[in-house]
Amino acid sequence: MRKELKEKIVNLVSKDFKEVLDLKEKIKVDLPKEEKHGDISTNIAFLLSKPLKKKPIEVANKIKDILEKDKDFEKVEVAGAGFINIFLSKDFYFEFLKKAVQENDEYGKEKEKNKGKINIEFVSANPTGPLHLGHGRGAVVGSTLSNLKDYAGYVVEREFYINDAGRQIYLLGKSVYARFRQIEEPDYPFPEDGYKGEYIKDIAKELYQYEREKIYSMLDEDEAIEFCAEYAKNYLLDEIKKDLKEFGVEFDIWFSEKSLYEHGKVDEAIEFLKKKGLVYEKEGALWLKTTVYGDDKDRVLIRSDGTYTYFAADIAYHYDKYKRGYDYIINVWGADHHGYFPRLKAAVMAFGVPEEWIRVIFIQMVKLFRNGKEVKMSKRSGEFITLRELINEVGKDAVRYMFLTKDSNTHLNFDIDLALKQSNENPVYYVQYAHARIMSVFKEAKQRFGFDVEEDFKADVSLLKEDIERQIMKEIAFLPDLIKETAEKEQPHKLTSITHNLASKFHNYYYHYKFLVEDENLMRARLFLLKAIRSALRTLFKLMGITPVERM
RNA sequence: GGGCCCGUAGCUCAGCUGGACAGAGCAACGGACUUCUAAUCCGUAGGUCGCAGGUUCGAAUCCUGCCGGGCCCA
Repeated sequence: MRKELKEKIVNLVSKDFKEVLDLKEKIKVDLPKEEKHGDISTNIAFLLSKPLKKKPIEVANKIKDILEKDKDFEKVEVAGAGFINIFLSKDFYFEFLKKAVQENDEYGKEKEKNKGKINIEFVSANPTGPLHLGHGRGAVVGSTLSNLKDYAGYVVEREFYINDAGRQIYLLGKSVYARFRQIEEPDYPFPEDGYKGEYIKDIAKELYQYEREKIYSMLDEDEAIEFCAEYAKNYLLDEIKKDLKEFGVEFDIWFSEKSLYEHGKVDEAIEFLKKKGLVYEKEGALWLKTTVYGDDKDRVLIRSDGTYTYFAADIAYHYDKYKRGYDYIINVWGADHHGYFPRLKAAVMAFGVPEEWIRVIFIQMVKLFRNGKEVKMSKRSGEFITLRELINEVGKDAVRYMFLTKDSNTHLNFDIDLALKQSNENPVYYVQYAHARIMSVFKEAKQRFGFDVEEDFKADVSLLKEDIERQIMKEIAFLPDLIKETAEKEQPHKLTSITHNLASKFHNYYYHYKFLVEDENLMRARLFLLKAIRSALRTLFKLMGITPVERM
């Protein structure tokens, strides 16, 4: 909507000052923080002052006269060194309230999916253990970003890449097999670099219960290990899927690394690159010329012993994505993988797509603190807090919200004591309480007056004359705009402050004014506004994957 | 040695495609429940935006250098 307002302003001003047309790119329409600075403000006078060779404030006054004639602009003021502050009319806002009430938890969502088709890959945890907090953060950021893009009009496919091939899985099998054997032979050696977590023993016990004979009858130990690996992998993948579902995270595609080998996709991708003349042999290995596309050095695809590198599989994986025809793809990765990006980007560019086709959002580390001390997490040592444990203690909503409050680019210190003990202090309750309070008012309206808010009813919004009411209307009117901006900038963490802001305005309103008043027209108007607030909150909650609770 | 990220109030962090006195939550202090839920509201206090230069009418925001913390690669 800001875009529309900017167009309007530029058009009006250009009638007298055609110079604005050259400055269009730089002109901004902002939402000022302070109420007295108007509903919207623009820097247009600062920009025009140069070509017109006049002081910003002089230009601003001329523009004020122009804009004031329009009926959508109730009042125009010049402030500071040359800011132009515009107050919008109430009718202008009313349309948005109606829309909010109608659209409920999808207020402002783009119905036409014409922004293109994109793929967002996230979590992609190795199926060698339960999800930990780092995965949780990636899951929240990835799923919320997907929701945002979907809201903004993209067709979004959410994808999980399963690393079900290679050394890690073999090690998993070896670990489980050792635990299995230890049930009868406590001295059976456990692999030095094996997975030490308790869950490995659980899996071994299950195998012992159901598959004991089968495993013992295998003559070749490697065969038994492979069997254990396959079993453990499926077991853990199921756990991961369950955890994610409980965490409000769904995927459209579960892509198996192993399937790439099984269907010859790795060779296919290498063949494709070979035809482009980007592959060569050196020292018995096969290399890809990633340096052509900005990488530090060329990378090995097939080692001299004939085995594929992980990189080769990843290229095949992205070649597959490339062929699926996305407008662009986003990978959500742990920040420790950032060194890997240049080579993958180079490989992808070798397919013939522009650099912007692949984007990566790096999630910085989650550091866990307990009793004021950092808990070092290591999957191998088995010492870590799982995502499931945290969800069980704190609740899905609180965890999602907490992970979302921080920019994924910054390190996140997670104080486990605080999260577990003082869950009441969690900011998520603040926003949920706002929703619960609205529901409570609606219930009371029905009990006291038999007034069913859920049915359509007439309301005269012009009766809403309080300052806070105006602020809320404005907030609601600009919300879809704000959400879409957040989607474009790919900064899901901003949703929490947007939500907090709206909730804060509501709580303020609630405390200072009564909704169920004697004047029925005023009551209707206020309930209508409340219904619009509820829609706005629900819309935000849905994007963040948080439950709109009815009572607290 | 090279690269990426971070350095804003006591703590955890927003703000950073330059703009109006730098914001929030928690913690601290003082007030507000006979009312639609006080998990709320109102107020007070707290900051050389790591340091130093530069660009600009204007820099927490852009550029350069340095310092400190984390991660990756060699």
